[in-house]
Amino acid sequence: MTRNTQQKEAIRTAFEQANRPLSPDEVLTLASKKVKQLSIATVYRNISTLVEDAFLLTVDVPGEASRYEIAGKEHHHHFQCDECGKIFELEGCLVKDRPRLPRGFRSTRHEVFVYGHCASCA
Amino acid sequence: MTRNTQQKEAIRTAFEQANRPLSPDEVLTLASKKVKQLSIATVYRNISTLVEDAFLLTVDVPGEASRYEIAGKEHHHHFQCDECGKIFELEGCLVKDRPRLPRGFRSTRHEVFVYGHCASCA
DNA sequence: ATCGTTGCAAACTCTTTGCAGGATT
DNA sequence: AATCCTGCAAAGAGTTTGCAACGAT
Repeated sequence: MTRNTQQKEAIRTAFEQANRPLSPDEVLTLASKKVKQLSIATVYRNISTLVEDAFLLTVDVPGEASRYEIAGKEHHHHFQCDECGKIFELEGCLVKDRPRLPRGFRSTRHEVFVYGHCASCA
Repeated sequence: MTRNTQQKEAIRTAFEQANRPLSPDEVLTLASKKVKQLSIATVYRNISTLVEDAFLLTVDVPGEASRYEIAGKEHHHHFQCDECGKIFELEGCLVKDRPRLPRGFRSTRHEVFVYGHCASCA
């Protein structure tokens, strides 16, 4: 039986209000405003639970800590700001229809990361 | 003054023969065949040097250890096999001409990762 | 012989886990 | 009251660094 703790509530709210993929560290910072003694271990544990519950989805990022975003969205890709490091969701798919692969290779999915400057860091 | 040690030679050769991006761990395995007491610390140190020397380029991979590939190639993307985890280089660019970004965002570059099965694991 | 490089082990960082106390139902 | 969850601290995994010995020049 899963319980509704202040910590879990604060973590879920952080994702709903941020509207972008968050790292565990970002979650700690944001959710600590509501539950000030929140520990990083609790953040990790709750993120795992929320992924299992399919409330969150893992976003693996090149060379960085994984981010997590609210699940259920359409196929999309991500943008990382070179300045602030924040990750944002992009709408739509950026890949050409038919990726050319070496013979014998079969593709099942793809990920695209766009880098540059976000609106706040422009 | 940089010296030509057996270790560095074995590491450089590993990249030349592998013909795909390698992780430090893969480098250790491959280069150990020639210099059997090779240590992982030496692999990391030599990779850093080779990146500084612009012989290697870092390939940041989503959710995995960075790989390194021989520098100087044309713009391309990467493929990771879901079975064996190896990373391969793909030719050409897979992204549509004009990525649609939120207002105020400016993009400078992109990375694409294709996943599936390689020829050996098909 | 000099001094850059190596291997080992310790240090770090990020993430996970054990445990006893605390909070939710 | 029962037991799930939390905070703390220790344990892991991957990468980096200090240091004395080694080896390329």
